Amino acid sequence: MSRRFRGESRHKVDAKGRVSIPASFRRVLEQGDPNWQPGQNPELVIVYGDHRRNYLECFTIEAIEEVDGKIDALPRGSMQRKMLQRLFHGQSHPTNVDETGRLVLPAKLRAKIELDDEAFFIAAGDTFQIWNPDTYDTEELAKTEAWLDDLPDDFDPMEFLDGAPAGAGEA
Amino acid sequence: MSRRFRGESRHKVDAKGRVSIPASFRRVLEQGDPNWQPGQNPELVIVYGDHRRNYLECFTIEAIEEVDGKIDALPRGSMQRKMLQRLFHGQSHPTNVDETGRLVLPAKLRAKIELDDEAFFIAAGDTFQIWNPDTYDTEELAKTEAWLDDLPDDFDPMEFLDGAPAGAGEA
DNA sequence: TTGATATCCATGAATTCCCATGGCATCCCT
DNA sequence: AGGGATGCCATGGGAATTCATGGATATCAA
Repeated sequence: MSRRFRGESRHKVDAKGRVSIPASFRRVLEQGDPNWQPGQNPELVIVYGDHRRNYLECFTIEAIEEVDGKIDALPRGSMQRKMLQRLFHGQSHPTNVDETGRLVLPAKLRAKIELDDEAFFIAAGDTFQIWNPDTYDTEELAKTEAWLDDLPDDFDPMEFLDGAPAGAGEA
Repeated sequence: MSRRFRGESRHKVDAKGRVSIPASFRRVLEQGDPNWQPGQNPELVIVYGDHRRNYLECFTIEAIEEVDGKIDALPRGSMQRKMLQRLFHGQSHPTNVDETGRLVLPAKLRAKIELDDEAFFIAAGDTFQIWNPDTYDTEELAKTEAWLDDLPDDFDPMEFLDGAPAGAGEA
């Protein structure tokens, strides 16, 4: 089936840090957990990163294993490997979906991305992200709006698919 | 057979957001779903985009996979990739045709394009679009009519087929 | 023992499933 | 050519299930 997350939505975060995962995301987590079986709850890994990152990124087991594989391929002792290990092994939190389809975000993680009573979920390829809705709007959206302002009025992002030049604002 | 959508038509939207898909479009969706088999219901992805977009764009599985492939090819972290992911992974809704050949549009999507009791379907190459009939008439038709007005009276769009320059009205 | 993390049960709303009908074409038999 | 019979198409309604969410109680580690 679908090995890819799609969609976005907002969900309540209760006092204990519980949030419903969008139902369609659950299906993908199940598919992406090699040990999952009907009736069980899939596992996943939440990568929260360092202080610069203000959202949580959630990986299926398969996706994180792919990442691990790439890390293993890097030379031991290299800085790249060290950094990736810190991010994906250190600054991450393995967990699982609960009976009612919720994720429990420990206080530490909630504090990190300043999550209060609502969480914004958005798919991003083979992972999905969890944001504080306000942060997402002001930082992420605003940032790309500004970027888009440099492009022609009638520009359609779709054009990037065919390798349209980035115009301005490119790194 | 036909891998391309053709035609346009209007259909009722019921209280639950159900709309019949033009029968000919169903055939294309079936052909475009690698997992489809006779007697089953094809899957598809509805891309709704941000506030600027006032119609829904429906992709066959094949078409969306082609898009995904192009996104994967873009450098991680690039703005282009981020924008396309937001659009195609975030602002989209995976679903399938139901037993009776209908699509179920969640309230959220209906609200977004202000769909009430009727939907306008129009083919667009390897995707098709769903509009509020009024929006289509006033915004889309009017827009292209205006554009055509800038061209010589006797201009025949057919000329574009052979790469004719766009003449006036072009960005 | 207390703050935090797991279990278990509960409920309204949204969504899916299942069944039903009338309208049109088409096909076929006589 | 008449007249079903057949089958797909568009549409509707209600029941059954899933979702998102809340609360109460148990468990555990420090």
